[in-house]
Amino acid sequence: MTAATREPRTDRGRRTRDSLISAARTVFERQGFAATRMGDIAAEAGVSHGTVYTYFDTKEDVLEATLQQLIDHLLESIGGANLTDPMDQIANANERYLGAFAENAPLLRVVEEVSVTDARFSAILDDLRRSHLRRVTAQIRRQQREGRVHHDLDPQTTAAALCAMVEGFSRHWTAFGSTQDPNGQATLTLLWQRALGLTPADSATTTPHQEGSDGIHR
Amino acid sequence: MTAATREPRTDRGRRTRDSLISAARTVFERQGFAATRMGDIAAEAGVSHGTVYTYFDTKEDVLEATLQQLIDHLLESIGGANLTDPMDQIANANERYLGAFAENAPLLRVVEEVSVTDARFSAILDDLRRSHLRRVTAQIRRQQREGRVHHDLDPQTTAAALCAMVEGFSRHWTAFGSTQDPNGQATLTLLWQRALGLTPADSATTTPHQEGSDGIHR
Amino acid sequence: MTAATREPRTDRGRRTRDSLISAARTVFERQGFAATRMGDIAAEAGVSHGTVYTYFDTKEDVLEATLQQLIDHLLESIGGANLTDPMDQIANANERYLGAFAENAPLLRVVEEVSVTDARFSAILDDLRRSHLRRVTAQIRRQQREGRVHHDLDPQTTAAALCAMVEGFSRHWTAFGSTQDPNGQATLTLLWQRALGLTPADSATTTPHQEGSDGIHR
Amino acid sequence: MTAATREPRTDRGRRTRDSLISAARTVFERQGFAATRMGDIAAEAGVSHGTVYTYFDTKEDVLEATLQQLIDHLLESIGGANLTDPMDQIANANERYLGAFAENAPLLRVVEEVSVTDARFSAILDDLRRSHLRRVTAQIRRQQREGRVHHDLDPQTTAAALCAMVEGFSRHWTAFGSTQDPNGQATLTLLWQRALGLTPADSATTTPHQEGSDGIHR
DNA sequence: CATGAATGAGTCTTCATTCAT
DNA sequence: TATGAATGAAGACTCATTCAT
Repeated sequence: MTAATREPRTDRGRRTRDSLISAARTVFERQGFAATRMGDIAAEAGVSHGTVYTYFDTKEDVLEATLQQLIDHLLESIGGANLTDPMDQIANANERYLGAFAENAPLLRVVEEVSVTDARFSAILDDLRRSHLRRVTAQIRRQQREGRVHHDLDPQTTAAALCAMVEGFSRHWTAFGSTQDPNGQATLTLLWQRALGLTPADSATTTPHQEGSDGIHR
Repeated sequence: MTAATREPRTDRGRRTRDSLISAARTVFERQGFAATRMGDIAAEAGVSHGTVYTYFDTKEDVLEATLQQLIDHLLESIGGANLTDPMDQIANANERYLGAFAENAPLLRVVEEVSVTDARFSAILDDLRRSHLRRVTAQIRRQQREGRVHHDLDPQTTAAALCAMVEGFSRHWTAFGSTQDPNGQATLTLLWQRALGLTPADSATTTPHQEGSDGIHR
Repeated sequence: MTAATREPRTDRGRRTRDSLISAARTVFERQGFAATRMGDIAAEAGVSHGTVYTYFDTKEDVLEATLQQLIDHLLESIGGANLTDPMDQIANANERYLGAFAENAPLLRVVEEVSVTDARFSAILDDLRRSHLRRVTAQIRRQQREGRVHHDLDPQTTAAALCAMVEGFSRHWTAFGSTQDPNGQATLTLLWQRALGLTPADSATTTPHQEGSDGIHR
Repeated sequence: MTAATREPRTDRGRRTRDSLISAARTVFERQGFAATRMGDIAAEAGVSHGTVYTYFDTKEDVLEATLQQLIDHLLESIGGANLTDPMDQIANANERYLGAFAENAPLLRVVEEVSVTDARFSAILDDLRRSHLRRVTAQIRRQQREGRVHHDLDPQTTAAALCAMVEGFSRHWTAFGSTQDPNGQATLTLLWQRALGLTPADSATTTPHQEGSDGIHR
């Protein structure tokens, strides 16, 4: 979109471009950005070396197009998340995030590889995080106003921390749990709720954590 | 562990090698790994091009030596953390971590840049995380046994999530807060404690979160 | 056998590759292997530096391709040699050998230069010699059976010595004779025949060397 | 001698220089010239890198000194050869040559490696061969005058061929025979004598090859 | 559009040689 | 003399990008 990309004019062209992006993702995830040669992408897509340049001006542009597609999917899968909703919606949101991030973590790592050197990509990642951060911050603020979240938490810092938790967990720690801890998502949700002191919507007027169902001392 | 590195045999050599590592850190943090040329490191250290190769075989080896030094410092600053101790020690531990990570985040990002392509570095980072994870997991388990942490939390998953929170926060979100949110550390500690349901040592027999002092509705 | 070489897919490519091999031979013969830079070959072929790497991975591979072509020609020019035939065929064989070797001696010297360090090339040269040795050994054995060659000569050792004589003569000594001794070939043939005690086919049943026509005391 | 070599002034110096030459020979024979680094020689001699330059100006000079030592030994072992003497002295000469060459072949190959590029060494080898050639030529001429060698052989060409036979045999073919054919020397001598038509000293007036003792048809 | 050959700037890396101690 | 650190010229090789067909 932003990238210097030549849009295909024929159907055959569109097909070629799509398979290039798909191939690029495969190769980037396998080899990282630096170790990927344009020829690798072409080979993976089954086209000639020079064909890549029919659609993309630089290797960075290929990555950007690939990333753009990822982001489209990402926003789509997360977009539905109704962050306005009460407590049990956190579970839903986290589930989506975890799924989406886990699925895309490999390519995102590649983008981070490049973003160390290339400001273009660090900006994209920043935007992504920032917009998410903004929404989570707003949600926390609202919940504080509704008296369902601790007031002594700075909304933005808290949002940053919780977002970091979910993103970071999906990136690294997932791999450590014995074959993808199936409780990962549930645990994250629990931690998120308890960290905020979040209470169910109907008990909004009650002090949080009064319930004995928190598993301590049974 | 010790990279393919030629140890200096004289004092002059040691000095040169040290200044190379120091220069390397500066340049790597400024330019990232891919964009750094061996000549840049040499220039920054004020030595000739070939001198770098007197002590290091490859650019990767330079990074590894630089990383090794970082890790030594890191373990040192964190090593003192007495994770066995009660609730208010979490604050201490987080403070250290946040400080240490924030300080080293730039170089660590560079290491992650490389680790996408180079298994040697992903292994080092994995080890680092794993050993930290192990300690935090053990701590949580102990606290659960002492009845001061929710029993429904899987220790390892929880540890992974909290570690991710601290690491991730120090890496990215820090940059977002206006000039390093001074409450960052305090907030992280609060979140950590509440997420676990952690109670003060002396109230171990009490159900956590009974106190009204958590800032909600006063 | 076929070196790590990328085969051209178009005619233009084939032409370029051929001219590279031809240029390589020229340059190798002029400068030797060590003193030849890839750029020299490219310049001689009138192409750019990197073009060499379109067809060859390393400088060694260029030499191997060049050598392969030499060997093909060599076997071709020698292939016709009917080593089964009687005495006067030795002359024919030697003539061919001498011609072929003299023509290719410069490049072969280069190959020997490299083969001191690179086992790949010493193997090729060994094979070449071995296969020649095998044929000459078989010929001598046959001639012994036919009673036309001294029986007290070990066939293999004898073959090795005579091959060495021809090869070595064509390599070094040629240069010593005033402008390529025109009698070189005739002399070699004489020596070869007399060393074996070889008799003409029709006098096979006669003891060799009975004829007074050998130029001694007339 | 001719080489730019700094003669040692102390005993310790002489010892160091000698061990350097000895080490150089070992390493050159193992790795060839191009693949040998000055450091390898130093390491093999157990001295420091820079020490080599106390005695030699360049790597070529090291080789030349090594070669000089070889030549001294070579001439010594061959020097005694009395080429003036009759037929059975050929055996003696060949024996010496074969022994001397076989023993020194590895280093000589290295010298040939360099001589492709470096005229200094090709001149040395040429001189070596030329002086040998001169003596053999003179011997053959004398023997022709004495009527003990075929008159139809050009002395110089013949000498070149026979020298090539001995040198080449000792270089390559030796390796092919099953563990150094013990008859190699005897066979070479036979071939040499018969090729020339050489007759025993006392039968100088007789036509050569009249004897039935040549193993053919018994 | 697709192809694949050609280009050449860019770097790493080597190592003979020099030099301060 | 010996040491080992420093130098820097030299060259192989890579690969993104261009271009003729």
